[in-house]
Amino acid sequence: MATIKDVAKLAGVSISTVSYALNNHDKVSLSTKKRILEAARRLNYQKNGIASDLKRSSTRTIALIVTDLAGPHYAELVKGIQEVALSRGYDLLACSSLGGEQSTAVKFLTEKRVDGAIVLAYNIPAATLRRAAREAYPIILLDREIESPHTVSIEVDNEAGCHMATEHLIEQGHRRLAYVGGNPMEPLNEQRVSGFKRALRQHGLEREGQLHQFGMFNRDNGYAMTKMLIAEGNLPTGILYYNDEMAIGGIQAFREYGIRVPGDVSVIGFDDIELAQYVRPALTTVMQPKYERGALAAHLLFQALDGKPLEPRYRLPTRLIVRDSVRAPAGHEGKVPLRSE
Amino acid sequence: MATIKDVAKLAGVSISTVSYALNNHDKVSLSTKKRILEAARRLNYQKNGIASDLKRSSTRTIALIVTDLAGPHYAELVKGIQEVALSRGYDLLACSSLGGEQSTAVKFLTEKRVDGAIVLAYNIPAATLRRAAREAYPIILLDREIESPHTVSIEVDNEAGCHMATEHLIEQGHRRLAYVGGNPMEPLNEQRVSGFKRALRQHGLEREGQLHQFGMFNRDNGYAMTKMLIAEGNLPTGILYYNDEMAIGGIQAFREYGIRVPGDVSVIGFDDIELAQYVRPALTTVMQPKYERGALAAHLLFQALDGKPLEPRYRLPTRLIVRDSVRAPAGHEGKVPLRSE
DNA sequence: AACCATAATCGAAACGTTTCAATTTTTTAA
DNA sequence: TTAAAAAATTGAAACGTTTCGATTATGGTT
Repeated sequence: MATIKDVAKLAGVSISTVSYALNNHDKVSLSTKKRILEAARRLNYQKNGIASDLKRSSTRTIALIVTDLAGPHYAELVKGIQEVALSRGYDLLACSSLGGEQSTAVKFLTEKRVDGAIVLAYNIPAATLRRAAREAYPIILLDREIESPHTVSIEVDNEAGCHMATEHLIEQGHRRLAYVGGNPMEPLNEQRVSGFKRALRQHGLEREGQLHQFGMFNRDNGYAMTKMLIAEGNLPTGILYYNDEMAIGGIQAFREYGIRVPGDVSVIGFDDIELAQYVRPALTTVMQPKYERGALAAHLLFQALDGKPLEPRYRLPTRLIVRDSVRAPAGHEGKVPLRSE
Repeated sequence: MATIKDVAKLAGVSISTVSYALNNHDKVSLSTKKRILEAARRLNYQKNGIASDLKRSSTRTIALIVTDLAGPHYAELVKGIQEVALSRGYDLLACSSLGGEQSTAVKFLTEKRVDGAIVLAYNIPAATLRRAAREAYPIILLDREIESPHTVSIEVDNEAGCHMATEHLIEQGHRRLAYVGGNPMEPLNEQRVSGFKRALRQHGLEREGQLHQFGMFNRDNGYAMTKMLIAEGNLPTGILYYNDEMAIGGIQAFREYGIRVPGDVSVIGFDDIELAQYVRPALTTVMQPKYERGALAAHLLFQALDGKPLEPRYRLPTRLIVRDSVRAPAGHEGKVPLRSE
């Protein structure tokens, strides 16, 4: 591969002049610039970006780190990040943390291959993130919080979202409620449970609420846990799932048992993924502001890169999206007035 | 940030020894290695990956280039690529060609920031790809073909897929058929049309086939074009759409006009995206082997990197997935024997 | 004690750029 | 003409690694 040296030789000029010419510094005369460009073209010269980055000690690139590139990655979120990055003239790379400490993500986090990162992955240890985050290397964390001066967290108001969803069920007349989630140690899960519980408490329904927390947060586990719920008998009339994926898995399980949603049991999800509106019945769910989340993340990253001081924590509101998976339980037609205690 | 130099100084040892120690060459004695590791830990040393890549002149990284990171990104395809890359100890990066010649994608393609690339993007000019592809920098193209010695194309058998889909409609008794696609100049579109036309020809139905090709290949345009089709009157009974997205847009349009699918008109898509099975009616479609495509792409990329000679072109088979969006037209109940001419 | 083989360490060049400061060339002004 | 100013060009250092070949230290054999 031709290097800048070869171009210099062919154009009969020094290396530095070639560099200036290629980078459009106006120091170099028009005639030599033309000569250099022609030489570069003839040699099919392409600059080595790595060498360039090394010298400049900046990559003008940020990374979006996700657990799995093949996973669901909220198109709207990416769009928000993408647009902000583009407008700042930065490049955006996506990579995954699959593989743990050997993963591409960790490599990029620690080896200064990018100028900053937005992280949406739970499987990267806090210690790794703390070690990677530096003054000149800010990290924006989505749905996650760690103790570190160079890190900013953006969270959605999970507690309030689940509280709102639960109240919606109660308002429709549901009294026997359940929350179905995954591993109870996950902070996100905890927050969601807590919103659920607070609503129950406020309406004097603690004793009627069931909590089912176990395993992963995906469709398969939603399906499996719902089957267990059915097998146990004593089915609640309203269920709040940790997220849409689990809810969709749950609906599938109900269908297989001939239990009608929302006729026999009402279901609410969380996230408002694209599928939620296509699934039958269309899923009532708690919406996260996806685009805004991405845009905010990217915006904050650049603020940090500019050396501006930031809050350590931002919280975004949620909204209830009412579709067709919730209905008043049998014998409870019509809205029931809320009664706080 | 601490560099290898600082570590060397603290450990009281030369730079080269530090490098050897950190890279686990067995040249260095256990005691000094321990001393060096301890010094590195104390300084919170992290190697500069860019400098390392520059010296090694290899990145052990490949890129997946897509038109839009926020676009639909066939999870299964990515999974195939990811698994093969991981098994070879390579890193995988995803970036987009949004922004044309200034895009991250083009930068990565031309500036040797990765060792090779898999490209699933139509908006990168063939000239750019040809210029970027070199002996030591292979490029695998998905759904696209260009004339170049260092480039390999993987295509799905679009022609056969559409032929099969069209025959399925004919077999069910449909006689008045239409193809709805986008910009007729796109090679993919051409291939699909051609399969459609061949089936019509074989069954003596050329004259009953309509072709509607215009605009983009997304849901919105599927919706818009279907509305035009309806407005024109003379509705066909069976429609083959360029892809699932357009078909889903089309079904939406039919619904708004009270035209039943598949009662009044049958619809087939192409791709078998995840949504296809969730949409109502569930979409009959032509499936592409997604995971296999990704795995093959990555596999071929590594073959090329190993210097093995490759076919310039691979073609993958498709399969018809029968769901609920096709039914025999009114007055044509029961299967109609195919009759070739 | 002298020698040799092996192990451990080191110095320096290289990777391909960018950019500062110095030098050379050209232009302008007197 | 010549001096000064401006414009164009250049050499060299630097970015932070890796790695070759050379050097020094360590043991093992006679």
